[in-house]
Amino acid sequence: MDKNLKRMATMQRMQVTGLELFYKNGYYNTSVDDILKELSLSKGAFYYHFDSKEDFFIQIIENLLVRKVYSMLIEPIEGRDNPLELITNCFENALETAVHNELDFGFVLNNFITEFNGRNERIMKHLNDILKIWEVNLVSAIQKGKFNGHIDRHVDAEGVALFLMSSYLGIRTLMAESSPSSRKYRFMSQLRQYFKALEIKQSTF
Amino acid sequence: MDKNLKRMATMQRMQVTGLELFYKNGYYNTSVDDILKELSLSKGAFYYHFDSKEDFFIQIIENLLVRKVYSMLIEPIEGRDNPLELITNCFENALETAVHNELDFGFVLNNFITEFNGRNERIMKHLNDILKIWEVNLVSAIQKGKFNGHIDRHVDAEGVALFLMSSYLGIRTLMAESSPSSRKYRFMSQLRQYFKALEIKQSTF
DNA sequence: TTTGTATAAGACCTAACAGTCTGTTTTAAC
DNA sequence: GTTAAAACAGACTGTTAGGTCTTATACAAA
Repeated sequence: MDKNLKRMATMQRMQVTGLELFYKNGYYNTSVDDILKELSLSKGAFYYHFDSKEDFFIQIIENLLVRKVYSMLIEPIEGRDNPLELITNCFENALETAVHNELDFGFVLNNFITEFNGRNERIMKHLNDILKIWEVNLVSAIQKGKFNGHIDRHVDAEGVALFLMSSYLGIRTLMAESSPSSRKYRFMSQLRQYFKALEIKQSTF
Repeated sequence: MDKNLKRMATMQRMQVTGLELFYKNGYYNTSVDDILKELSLSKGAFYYHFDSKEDFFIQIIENLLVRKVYSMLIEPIEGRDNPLELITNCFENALETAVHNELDFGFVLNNFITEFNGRNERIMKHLNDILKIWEVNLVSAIQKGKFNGHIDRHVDAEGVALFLMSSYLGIRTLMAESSPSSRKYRFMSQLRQYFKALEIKQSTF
């Protein structure tokens, strides 16, 4: 068991810095040696623990990405309160970490999806699973809001979820490009505008 | 002059298939040889016309990308009509070409920005220029709409432009991933919802 | 202390890629 | 038809990358 612990620890170390570098330079633009150099480890160590670079990456998705997306983008919107408020706060927080150049896993997702789309089906399958989970949870949050009287009942929950995911992925691309802080602010204002159109009123369809 | 024409023609051929492959497989994942093989041309031909792969790519941006973005995303929103309608139609058309798997240059932009962000400043500069042009034109269209009474005067034009760009880049990522047609439909519905919140009324702020 | 296994080191292999260089063909001018 | 420059062919180089293989060390059990 002690052995197993040590094994897990080094694998974890590799995965964490692996994700960092993959995020910073892209998957195809990051070599296994780059990661090993960062950790002062050797090829032998790497291929002792992992079958291939691709396998390594998939384990990163399963062990790090999935959980982080859960804690940053899914758990915060679970609850009985007004989902529009929950989502607003959730995005606010996620984008705030993004402003400070920390790993924001919504963006990591966007990066990787763009990189692997149409190029690596196996990896895309795993990334799509994460997106799907996010989507499902957004939809159910919105439906809950319709049921609880926070959201107009004519609203298309799937549509709203899609729109939210779209705008989030997009703003992260644009925030990475320049003036993240002011863009975050502007984005959040517009998100609130959009949410107004979803609140209960007669004219909404 | 005749010579110059032939020169331009082969350069054009190279650029067109270059863009296609760069779009499909990514820049770093497409070799110069891949492009040449597609055209049955040789290294000699390539490096006779271009200084380097990077140079080649920048010429593609300037000659193909910029113009296409103009014709697809900018010119359609120039005019005296209601900008919200113009933008709706513009997005509708752009996303429709996207559904049919043609090159949609808004998405190309998103792909490349993601690929080069923080990795190649020189190329990013050129891509950012295109984004900036798009943004500026969106902003001025919206301001025109405020002036002409189509849009509430309290609306933040820069914010709306940013939100539109975000959502567009994002939906293109998601459309590339799966069920583009239905996603396009859902997205456009929500866009119209959002636009409702921007139309003239007292409660809007 | 010995022994066996888990963990790691690093030399090595092969493929791919950006870019160079020398030589050949095509083309236009005279 | 000769000539010179433009346009292209393709072998070659230096480097980098993913992955393999043999060997060395750490460490627990006996």
